[in-house]
Amino acid sequence: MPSTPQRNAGQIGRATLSDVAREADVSLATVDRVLNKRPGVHARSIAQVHGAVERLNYRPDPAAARLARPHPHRVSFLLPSGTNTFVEMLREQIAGSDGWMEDHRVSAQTHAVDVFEPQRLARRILSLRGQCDTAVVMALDHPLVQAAIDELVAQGIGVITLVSDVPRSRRQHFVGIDNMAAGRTAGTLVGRFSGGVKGEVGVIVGSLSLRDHAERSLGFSQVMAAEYQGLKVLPPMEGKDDPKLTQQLSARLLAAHPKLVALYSVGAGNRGISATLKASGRAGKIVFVGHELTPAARADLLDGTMAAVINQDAGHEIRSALRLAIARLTREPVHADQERIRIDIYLKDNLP
Amino acid sequence: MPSTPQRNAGQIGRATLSDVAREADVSLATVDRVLNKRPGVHARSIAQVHGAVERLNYRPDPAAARLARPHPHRVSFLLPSGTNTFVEMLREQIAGSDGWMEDHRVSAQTHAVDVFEPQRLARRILSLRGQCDTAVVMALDHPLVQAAIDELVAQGIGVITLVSDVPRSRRQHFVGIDNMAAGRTAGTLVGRFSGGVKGEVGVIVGSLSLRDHAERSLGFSQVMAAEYQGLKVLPPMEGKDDPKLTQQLSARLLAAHPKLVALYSVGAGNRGISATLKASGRAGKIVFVGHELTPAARADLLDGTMAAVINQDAGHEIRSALRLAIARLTREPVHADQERIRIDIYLKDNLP
DNA sequence: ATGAAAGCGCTAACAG
DNA sequence: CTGTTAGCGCTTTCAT
Repeated sequence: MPSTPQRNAGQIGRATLSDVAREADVSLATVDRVLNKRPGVHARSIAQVHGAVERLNYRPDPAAARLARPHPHRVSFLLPSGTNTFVEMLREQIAGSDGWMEDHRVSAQTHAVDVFEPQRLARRILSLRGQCDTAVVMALDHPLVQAAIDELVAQGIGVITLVSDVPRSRRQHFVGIDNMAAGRTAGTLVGRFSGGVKGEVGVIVGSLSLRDHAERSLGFSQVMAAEYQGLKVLPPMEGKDDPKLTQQLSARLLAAHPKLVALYSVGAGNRGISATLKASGRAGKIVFVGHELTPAARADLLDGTMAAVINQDAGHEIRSALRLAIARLTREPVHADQERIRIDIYLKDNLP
Repeated sequence: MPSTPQRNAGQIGRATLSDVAREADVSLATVDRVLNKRPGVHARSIAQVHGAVERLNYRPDPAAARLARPHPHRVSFLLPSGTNTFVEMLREQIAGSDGWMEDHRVSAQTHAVDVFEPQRLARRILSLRGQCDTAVVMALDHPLVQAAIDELVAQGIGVITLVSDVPRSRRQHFVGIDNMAAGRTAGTLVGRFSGGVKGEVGVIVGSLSLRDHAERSLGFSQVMAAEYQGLKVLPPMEGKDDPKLTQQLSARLLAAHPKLVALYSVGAGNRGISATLKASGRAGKIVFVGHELTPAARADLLDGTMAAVINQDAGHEIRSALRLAIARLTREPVHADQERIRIDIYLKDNLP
């Protein structure tokens, strides 16, 4: 029988680092080295520590760790440049979390990048080496980008993809929604809201080369084909997430398809579509479903121009990314349930 | 100009309690007394401390506070006894939060009460005096209950109402959804999903004397009356949240109304309705909308028996109640955005 | 390769 | 009414 632990023989309170040190018969510092995977510890000591941790059921105390750490965790956000309202909302949420971040010893920096250019994006990602402990990236899924992410991870930097995933990379986590499922949700909404009428359904994406847009569009088409045969989905048009362009495209769509029953906007630039619908006098008659609860979308929901909005909660995403970032460095367990980003459906009646 | 602060003249780092003590020219202990509103401090000192806090922009460090506190915050949950699946989910979430609670020095206890008996409930609430720092109560809105809550608050115990509010009481917070809005949401869902057909809509509540059920029912009727005149809402039937009873009621409903287009279940006991619908062969033909994403509801959504489920996230509610409970004792600011419970809409496609 | 010791910012006895 | 002091559990120099 090893040395008698003075505490926690039977879970009186919670085992502390000192308990572990005593049980493992090494010093506090050594335990710390093992737990934080720092080099220069004898294999024997490592084993002893792990044994003790196991036996005492040790769990680090995040508050104590946070208090003792002199330097903050640096997390860098890489967000698309441009005027996308949803990205703007993400920015606001980051800014709004500063109090929380201060409390948790994390400091954030936000960088804007042109996401549509893989080379530039990859270079920007690589430039984060040594600049931060965790990188949170809203990225385009491209081999160059994937390689850059993997390189960062190899350097010991945590990488979290946000909103749009790079699934084959070695990123630590993806924070965002299942876009296939989101597209299917749009499909069911459009199908049921159209009430058995026969006709055509328009789809406007930002760009089919964006993974999330392609996935949503696919999920949507699947449901429509399988469950709403009376509705014919027209080939998607690319609006580049630009209100000007989406306005033109939707105007053309309405002109060409007088029997248009519904319109699914996969990406951004919904203001353009909304304008067209209102101008044509068919707002509220055509079932218009889109993504992201921006102030404009909220207004469109309230006046009946939009039938439903599918949303991912920007605040939740930012908080989740932040929690995951520090969880890695403090080896805290993550509560998967809390980190799952929901596919929110908003009607005019359940707006937050 | 008062004594020169050695730090934080210009926000170098963050002001600490010692900074405040120095600036206010009192001791650490006095600052603590003031901030924690403990008695026995001269008015002058109080003013000095408040001034210093203001000037230095002091914010307490929750991690340090949590670390220093020897006793855990005791929070008591008062939940309805019985076999309601949603309440069961709340229980599980409480149990599942134990790690988090340990990390934050809070200990929880859960008590079961017969919520339908105001006297008993009020007595149970009062019995919490001195037993805990915060009480989280899923209560019935009744004068006796309200008085009991107010009494607890007067004793310095924080009270949080959960799921069902007691709005005229002095409770610190309500954690739950806007049930009127939830009812309206159900209305829009039923209205649009019915696709312009004319007919009758059944409503089954648990009990109209439950505030949340009454509110949902009201919101539902409002929307139906205002926006879907082709659909006639039948008078609500009381199913006591009991599957046996709801099964009987719904069977009677189907028999009496062959033209029944939709069914809105306001409370619990949806399994009974589902069984009736399946037995009658009209599952999927009648638009069935209900509340709370239980395992049974999830299955009904997937097989098409239910068209939509309106949910309040049990995990979110428990975490929120817990955060609010400790926020009061550590005077941390609450991030209203994060604590707002959403009215979730689930279709078969966006299940978590 | 390992240990001793000094805090992080706050709370709570315990003395005045 | 007010101040002094000893920790909470961990991280991190600095010695050894």
